[in-house]
Amino acid sequence: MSLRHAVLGLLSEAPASGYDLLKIFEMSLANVWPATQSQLYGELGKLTDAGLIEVAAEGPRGRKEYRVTEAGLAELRHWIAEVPPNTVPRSDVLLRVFFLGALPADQAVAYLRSLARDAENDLAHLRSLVPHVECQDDNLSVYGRLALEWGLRASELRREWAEWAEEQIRSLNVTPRD
Amino acid sequence: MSLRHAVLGLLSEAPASGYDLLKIFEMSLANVWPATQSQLYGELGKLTDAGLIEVAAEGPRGRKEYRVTEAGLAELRHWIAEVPPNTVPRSDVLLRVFFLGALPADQAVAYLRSLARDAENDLAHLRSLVPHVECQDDNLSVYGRLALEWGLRASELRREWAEWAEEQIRSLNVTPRD
DNA sequence: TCCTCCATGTAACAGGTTACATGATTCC
DNA sequence: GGAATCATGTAACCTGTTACATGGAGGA
Repeated sequence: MSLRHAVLGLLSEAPASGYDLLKIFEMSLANVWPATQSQLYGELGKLTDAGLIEVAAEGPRGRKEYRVTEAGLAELRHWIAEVPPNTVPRSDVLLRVFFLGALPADQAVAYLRSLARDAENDLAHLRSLVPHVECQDDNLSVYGRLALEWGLRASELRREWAEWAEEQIRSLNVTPRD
Repeated sequence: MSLRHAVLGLLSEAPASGYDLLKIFEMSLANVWPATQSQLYGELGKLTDAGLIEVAAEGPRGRKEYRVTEAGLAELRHWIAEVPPNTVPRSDVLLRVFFLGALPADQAVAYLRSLARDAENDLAHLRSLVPHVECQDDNLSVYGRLALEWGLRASELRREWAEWAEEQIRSLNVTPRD
C-alpha cells in the first residue's frame, strides 16, 4: 500500500492533477516507486473516497487538481515514522546468481561481467542526474539528493561486487582438481 | 515470472516435493525471493502442465517428488543468461526518505538514525549465517555465498549511507538562516 | 484542418498474500 | 490417544501491468 503514500507525499509538497503526478512519477520516482497511469488514477479515486485528499480546483480539459487534507497529511506522517518498512525487496538478479551453477563456468563468468557493465551504466546515468537535482531547492530535492546518493553508492557496490564475484568463480575453476 | 525460475533452479539441484521446496524457500531464498506455500503449489501445477517439471516419485502422505525435465533445464539456462533482469526494485524505505520533509527535522533525523540501526541488525543477522553457509559445498552454497556477500555489503552500505544522510540533514538545520 | 499534448477512465490479466480446509504419518 | 509434522490444495482479495477507449484545447 505504498503507492497511496507516494501520492500523499507528492501532494503534500504541492497540489497537482493526476496528469501532473504522472509526470513527477516518471521523472523523480521512476527509480524508487514506479507507477502506471491507470494505477495512479485509480488510487486518486480511492484516496478521495477515503477523505485523505480532495479536489482543490477543476481546470480546462476535465482537469482535477487535488490537494492533501489534514487527515491525509496525518496519515503520511504516520506512515513515514511509525509503519515498519515491510517487504524484502525481491531481486531477480540475485536469484540468477543463486542458480549460476546451472550454467557452464565460462557463461557464469560472462554473466557476472555483464552485471558489472550494467552497474557501470547505471552509475553513469545517475551521475548525469546529479547536476539537475543539485540546483533545485524544494523539500523533494533536498531529500531526493539523499536518495540519489544512495543510488550512486548502490551502483558502485554492484559493480565492485560483480568484479569480486567474477574473481571468486574464476579462482574456483583455475584449480579444479588438487 | 521469476518464481517459476526459482523453482526450476532449486529442482535443477535436486528433486524435491512442494513441501521440501517450501522449506528451502524459507531458509535460503527468504531474503532474495520469498514465496508462500499457496503460490508454490500453484506454480508446481503450472510447471507440470507446461512440461518443465515432472513427478519423479510419489511418497507417503500424497507426497509428490518433482524433478526438472530437459525442457525445464533449457528454460532455466535461457532465463539466467538471456532474459534481461526486469524491474526496478521498489523501495518503500527510500520512498519514505523522499518525503522526510513532511516531518519535523528532529523526527527526520531520528528516522535516519533508526535506519542505521536496522542496517546494523541486518548485518549482524547475515554475519551469523556466514559460518553456516561456509561449510556446505553444493552448487547452491557456492553461489549462495556470493549472494550472501552481496547482502553483507548492501547492509554496510545502508548503515554508512544512513549515518551520512543524518549528518547532511543535521548540518542543514544547524544553520537555518545565514 | 491536423497534430500534439493534456487529461481521465476502464477492462483483462498476472503475480502475490492471507486465510481456510483437509488429511496422513510419525513419535511420545 | 494426542500432538507435532508432513503434505497438498483452493478461494478471496489486493497490487500492478498492458491495452483499449475517449475527448478537449492549443498551436502550426
